[in-house]
Order: sequence, then structure tokens, then C-alpha cells
Amino acid sequence: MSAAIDRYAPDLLAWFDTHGRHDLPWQHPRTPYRVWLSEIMLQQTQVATVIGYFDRFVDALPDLPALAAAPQERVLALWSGLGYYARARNLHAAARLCVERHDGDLPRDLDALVALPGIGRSTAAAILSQAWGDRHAILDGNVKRVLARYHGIDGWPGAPRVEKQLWALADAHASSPDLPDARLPDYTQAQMDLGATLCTRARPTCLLCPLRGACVAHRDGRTDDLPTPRPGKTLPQREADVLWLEDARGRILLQQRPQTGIWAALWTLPQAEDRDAADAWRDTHVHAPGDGEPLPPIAHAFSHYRLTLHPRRWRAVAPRDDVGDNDTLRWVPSDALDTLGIPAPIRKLLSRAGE
DNA sequence: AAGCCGGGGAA
DNA sequence: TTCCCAGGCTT
Repeated sequence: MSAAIDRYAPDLLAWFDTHGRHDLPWQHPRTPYRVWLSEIMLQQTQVATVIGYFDRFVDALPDLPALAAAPQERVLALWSGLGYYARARNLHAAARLCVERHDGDLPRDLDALVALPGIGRSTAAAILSQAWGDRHAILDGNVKRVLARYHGIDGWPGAPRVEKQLWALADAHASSPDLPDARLPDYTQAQMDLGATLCTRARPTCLLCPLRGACVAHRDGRTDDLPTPRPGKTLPQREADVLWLEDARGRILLQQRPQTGIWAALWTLPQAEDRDAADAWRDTHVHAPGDGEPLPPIAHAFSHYRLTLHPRRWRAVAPRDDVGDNDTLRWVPSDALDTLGIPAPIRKLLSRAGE
């Protein structure tokens, strides 16, 4: 075990210098704010997806005070399509807390970072090690996969017992005297690069791996079995009816979702559990002739259930006299949709506006 | 300990 | 189709 611990960081760093990723947007410049933003965006989201969102976000809100001063609606609009919108709300709230508590800067302290919304142990460690070079171990999906294989750890890494074991190994590696102080940012990045490019979930490229000499899974031919996959479960199926209501000027009636629950605080088409409820909502808000134009169902999968949306479209509807714009209801021109936070499947549906 | 919370890439 | 990804928060 000790030899396996000792070789880990040096072998990894030697590989990183020639084969790691050195040109990611948040590495130039590698400021605490940019590292923080990237870490939040990268939670459960792949690098290729994040890059475009990251560039747009820092272009619009280049530093922490700018983020703290922005209205929530602007932050959600910049996040629109990226998913897990609690990340955006927590990011925004954390920025404002940093202005209150830390003079507008991120704190250089693990516990102070974890005390901010949206930052857990691994994200705090990633920020400290990459932005300041402080010695902290991370344990994200990449590191879990690398360590499970390298040490031959059985069991689903999401299980608390297994996760505790992996944290202990991650800490042991980060504490190695063979990991120089000056190399903590590269060490953290190197682990994520290895997991993302070589030690992938399917078909890892062990032939090119700098750690294969001491890797238990490679030695035992178990790379396809480790890490142990999550126990399976069948997801419940739900249905909903969706109303696409356009007035004579082509504006679309949008409704803001509640502050909690799925798609919290985002703007969507009015939605009901079934057709009768949808028709009832329609008749209390607008005069809409006929049954509407049925559009193809939209299938959308969440991590914990599947949702099938049944949209219908009406054109040239008239609002009832007592129904106008208010806090949670707006008539939105089709060219103004980009300014609002809208769930990806609804935005895709609405991209057909004007037809 | 388990559920909640998006969207997309990969096989 | 199925899995799961640079997770964290709530119950």
C-alpha cells in the first residue's frame, strides 16, 4: 500500500506535464472567482458542455462583485439550459454572502467555503488547491473512479461506507511527501484529466496510463467491473399537458414556476396534470377558440422520474379582461425568450415560434 | 440513508 | 434505450 501511495502523485504529475489539459478557459487567468464558477458549473456536467456557458457567464459577470450585484433573473438567464438551477441560485446567494462576510472575496479557508451555499467538501478543496495551491484532497466522480480502480475498492462509490474509504485514500495521496507544495494546482487538475481522458467509465486506455504499474484493477483484469455500478431502479412515469398560447401579435404566455421544486423560478408554458385541468386553466385566463393544434409529445428524463409533455398550440388568443402581466405571468415576444430562464425542452419547443 | 434536482454525451 | 457525469442540499 505504501509504495502504491508514494508513486501516485509523481507518476500522475509526470503524465500531466505532457498530456494534461492546460488550456481550459478557467485556467487563464486562474482566479478564485473563475475557479469557483467553473467548479459549480462542472458539478454533474461535462467539460464540453460547460465551456460555452462559462465564457458567456464571465463575459457578462466578470468578477464576484458583479455577480453579487446582478438580479437573480439575469443569473438564471445565463444558466438557462445548463440544468440543476439550484446551483445558480446558490452561486448568487454565496456571492452576496462573500460581500457581507469576506470583503467581496472568496474566503481562503475550507470551513468558510463549505459554509457557503453550493460548496461542499470536494468543491471547496478544488477551489483552494487550484486557486491558491493549498494542500487539500478532492473526491469527485473522476477521482472516485481512478481510486476505486487503482486500489481495487469494491462497492458503489455513492454508498457512504465506500465513499469514506475513498476519502481516506484521497487524503493519503494528497499528504504524500512526494507531492511538492508548488504542484497542488496541477495535481488536482491531473486527477480530473486522467479520469476524463484515460481512466474513463467505459473502455479505459490503460495502455497509456501512468498509474497502470500499481493499478489493482489493471493487474486483476477488473477495469470493466470497477467502480461498482449504482444499484438499478426503474423510474416512475408522469404525464402533463402544456398550453402554448399566442396572442394576435405573436406573443407567448409564459408562467414562472414556484421558487421550489422542479425547474424552480424558471419560466415555462402553463402546465397542468391532465387535459381537463389544462383546459380549465386556459378558459379562466384567455379566450381560445377550438381544441388547439396538437404538437408531438416531448419526452424528458430526470434523475428520479420520466416526464412526457403533451403540448397544444393556439394562435391569436385574447386575454380575459382581468388577466394581464403580473409577477408570475407574462406575454413574451418570441425574440425576448433569450432573456429568461427557460427549461431546455420548453426552449426547444418554442424555437418553432414564428412558424 | 435516501430522495431531490437537468441536461447531455457515450455506448 | 441505459448509465452517469468536476455534487450538494433536504428530509
